[in-house]
Amino acid sequence: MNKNKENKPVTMRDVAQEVGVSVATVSRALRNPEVVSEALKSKIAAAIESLGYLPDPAARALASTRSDVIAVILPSISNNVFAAVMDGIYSAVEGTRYSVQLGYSRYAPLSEENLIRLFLRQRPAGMIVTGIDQTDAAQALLADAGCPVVQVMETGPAPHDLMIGFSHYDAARAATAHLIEQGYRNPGFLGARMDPRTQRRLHGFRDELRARGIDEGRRVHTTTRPSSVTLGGHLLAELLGVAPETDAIFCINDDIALGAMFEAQRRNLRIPDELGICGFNDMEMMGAAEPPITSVRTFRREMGEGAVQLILDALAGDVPEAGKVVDLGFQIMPRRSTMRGR
Amino acid sequence: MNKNKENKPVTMRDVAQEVGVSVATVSRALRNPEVVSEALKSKIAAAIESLGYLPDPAARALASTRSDVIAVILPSISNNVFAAVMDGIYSAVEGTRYSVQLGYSRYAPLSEENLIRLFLRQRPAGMIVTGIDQTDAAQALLADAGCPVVQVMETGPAPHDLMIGFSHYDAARAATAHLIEQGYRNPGFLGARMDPRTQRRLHGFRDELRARGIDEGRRVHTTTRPSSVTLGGHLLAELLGVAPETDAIFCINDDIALGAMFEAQRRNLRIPDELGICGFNDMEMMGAAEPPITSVRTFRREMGEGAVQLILDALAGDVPEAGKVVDLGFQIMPRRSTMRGR
DNA sequence: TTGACGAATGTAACCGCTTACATTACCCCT
DNA sequence: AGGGGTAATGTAAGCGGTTACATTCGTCAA
Repeated sequence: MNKNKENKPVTMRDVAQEVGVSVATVSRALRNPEVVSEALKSKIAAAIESLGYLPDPAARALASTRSDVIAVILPSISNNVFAAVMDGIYSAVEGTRYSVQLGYSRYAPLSEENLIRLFLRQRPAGMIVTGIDQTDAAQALLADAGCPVVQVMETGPAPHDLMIGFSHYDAARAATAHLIEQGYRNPGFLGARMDPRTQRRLHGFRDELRARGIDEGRRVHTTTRPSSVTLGGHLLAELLGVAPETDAIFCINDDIALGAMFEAQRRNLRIPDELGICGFNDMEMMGAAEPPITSVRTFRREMGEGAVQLILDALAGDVPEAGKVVDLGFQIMPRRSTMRGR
Repeated sequence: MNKNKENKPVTMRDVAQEVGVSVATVSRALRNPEVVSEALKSKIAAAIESLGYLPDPAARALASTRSDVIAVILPSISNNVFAAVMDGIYSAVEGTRYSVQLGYSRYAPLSEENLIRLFLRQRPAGMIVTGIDQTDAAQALLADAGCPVVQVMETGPAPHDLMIGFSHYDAARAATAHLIEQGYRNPGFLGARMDPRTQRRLHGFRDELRARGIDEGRRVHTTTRPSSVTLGGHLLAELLGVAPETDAIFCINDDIALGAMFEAQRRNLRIPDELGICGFNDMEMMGAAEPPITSVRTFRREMGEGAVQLILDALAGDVPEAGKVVDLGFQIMPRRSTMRGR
């Protein structure tokens, strides 16, 4: 029953009439309960319940020049990594009065900028953007967004406002170190998409090799094509073509790693003895594969939840904790695919 | 430059003043271009451009009692299947004046009902819901939603309004038939989650066996747990425990199939000779696996795109095509994992 | 010439809610 | 008893658009 006789939605006025008070009082009962008497509050609550009143978000946003939406901009939908972040975001928002407005930039900074501009028109309660590689114009927009802004998926020295993520560079170095410590002497790199985040991982890979005095040779193989399991197989095949000495691969993500593993099996390469494989993100399948595949665990769901929490805190917070950076870290998950022993 | 001197957003009034016309004219230039003179239209467009005006969606929604959002309710984020549908939805919406409002029901009909109620408050331009298993209350809500409603992921005899999908029952029967035609005599069924859609697939599996005079024995193994690759392995292990005669499995989705494949490899079962494996949905990895895994291809992206298109058409359409059902069908993708030959 | 008419634009009410400010009703003090 | 507070509620002005209706103006037929 959220329509009245004329089949029009129940408005706040209907509730006010039912109780015999002014709309202002009903509005206050909802937004500022502490200034309304207990007696009225319970009558109003009862009327809301019996009439099935639900506030009109547009009217609320217009009148208060502030909407209850948290705007989220991610690069991609189909990428599981972001799905997990979304999952965290949604579950953190659930039960609060906020809702999520989602936009996809398709990895295009310009389209991200437009989305930011568009979303800002809604005067969102908060904003979550991916990474730190916004255009200058986008940076400027975020700078006076008028709401808490969280950058997710990375950590860095100069957050706009809030930030939660981990260091792709450090994670890649750690993974590379793991390979080397397992005795692999000629590790290669398989990269796809190669957006700024992936670039930082490549950077970490290279620096770690350099630090250990290992020449990367021709073993860094990347493409700008979007990643897929199939692509992982192709990349490995190509890499082995130009650099047959490769004895291990650090893959930019788990799809690539899985595809590379299948390709290795097709070639009857023994994993981990002849080829070590390490993925990135540690999706659920990595531990279930045969052999189980080493990966770098990242806390994607937690990133989403944490981002929302940062916004909620900033919104509630008497002390706005601007400039806060949360480093969720990462965790190398060593599995059979790199367990060569020495 | 979408803020004026006082750092307030540029409103329609600013545009009107710039051009020297009333706000009404600006509004009409945007909503009803055909009633405004060419001269004014171009001056208004220029002013909008130079001022960087962007309409306030809340004000628009409030005044027109109609918002430009298409509300979408899906059961889950993390499930790749729905990510693909979303992908289609977003890409079809891109470039139109509509935006997407997304909600997740977590497979809970009650929470779906609440979402529908909530979203309807926004007077959406259209609504996309998953499947046909809404609660009675939800059905009632949809019945007078006041906007086009599309049910996706299924086909069925009695759509609410619009519908686009395929028959899970038919697809499962076809997959089962494929297994039998490949010479498997004791096919089993591995199911997870077991929501209504999955139930219909199980139904198809059973009916096909019955039609062929094959006893299912104890080879139907299901759980309500959410599916995962790991679970696929467990399910196969359990199934083989109670029904060692199983020579093929029809898996409720590709994750389960992949997990089962890994488990089979762990047990040194020869695929496809000793065990045939068929998945469902035909995600990208299936063709890349080693061996490649047979699956039932479904048109998920197309479902999302099609759903939006149906709404757009209904919105534009002078002739509302209510009751339209689009069957996108499915396609068996036979691969090595079931190629036993005779 | 004049009045009817249609096209183009303006006027103003309204969408449903928020909120600054005004009002009312007590309560407590002096 | 009268005055100053304070807490609770009402009044009304927006928020930024949309749209029914009014107005203006040029065109054209009688």
